[in-house]
Amino acid sequence: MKIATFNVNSVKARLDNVLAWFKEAAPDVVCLQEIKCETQSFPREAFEALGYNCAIHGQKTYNGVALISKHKIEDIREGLPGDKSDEQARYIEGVIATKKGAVRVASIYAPNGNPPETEKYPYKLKWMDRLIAHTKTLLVDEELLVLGGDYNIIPTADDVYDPKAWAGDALFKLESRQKLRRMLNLGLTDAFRACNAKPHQYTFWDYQAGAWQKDHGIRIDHLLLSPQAADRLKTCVIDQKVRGREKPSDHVPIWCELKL
DNA sequence: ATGGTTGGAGCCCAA
Repeated sequence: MKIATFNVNSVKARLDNVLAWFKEAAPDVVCLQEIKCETQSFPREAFEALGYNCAIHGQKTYNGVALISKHKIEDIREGLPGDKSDEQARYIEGVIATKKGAVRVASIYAPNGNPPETEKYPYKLKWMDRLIAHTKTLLVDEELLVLGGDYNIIPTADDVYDPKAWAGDALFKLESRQKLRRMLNLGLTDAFRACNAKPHQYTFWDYQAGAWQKDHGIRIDHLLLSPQAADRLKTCVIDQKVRGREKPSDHVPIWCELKL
């Protein structure tokens, strides 16, 4: 089973680009982030025409996540538990049911947190605490679990082109990296790092200042696997070529293959 | 190089 995560930076502005990638990559399941539309205006028919089912958690203007799957999506839950006053659409999970077995998959769009001296940074850290708490409850069930998404956290200095330039950024500050380490310390596996030792492999390049051309990237899109899923992990690949196409997202897809 | 670009809204915000 091929499971991907892709921050598309507006599904409507990116539709042709995203559909072209779906056709060539033929993923079983895709976690989308930053769809930037309300649930009812998601271009569901375009994905259904390719044989996919859609579970969508959107909002006006910002954020928005979705699960797109060739297989049936069951037990869909929208929104991250732990704060009923939080109206930002950043989390959806569901169980992908197949004849060979089931996988619970979440699409995660963690807060950016910049500028760090504003209320955005504590919101990021508290949101990660809620994700950690929710992940603990999921792990109790010992399912095949894939937490895919834009975590907006650079794990280590090997995952950024210039660690010094990013030292004060919310994506690389110590407290942020500690939150991701706490996720991993629950027993999750970073699928990309489990399969690829080579440093400086990125999933995001800014639109500004020729970042793509200079390979000034960061690795912030991750597939985190429960022990049961990690035992089935065959490979994990970043589709970097997508960033060089017409009207690209500033993120590229990353996918893993699990043997079911 | 304290710059630069993109998308969605609506005469700036978030990334």
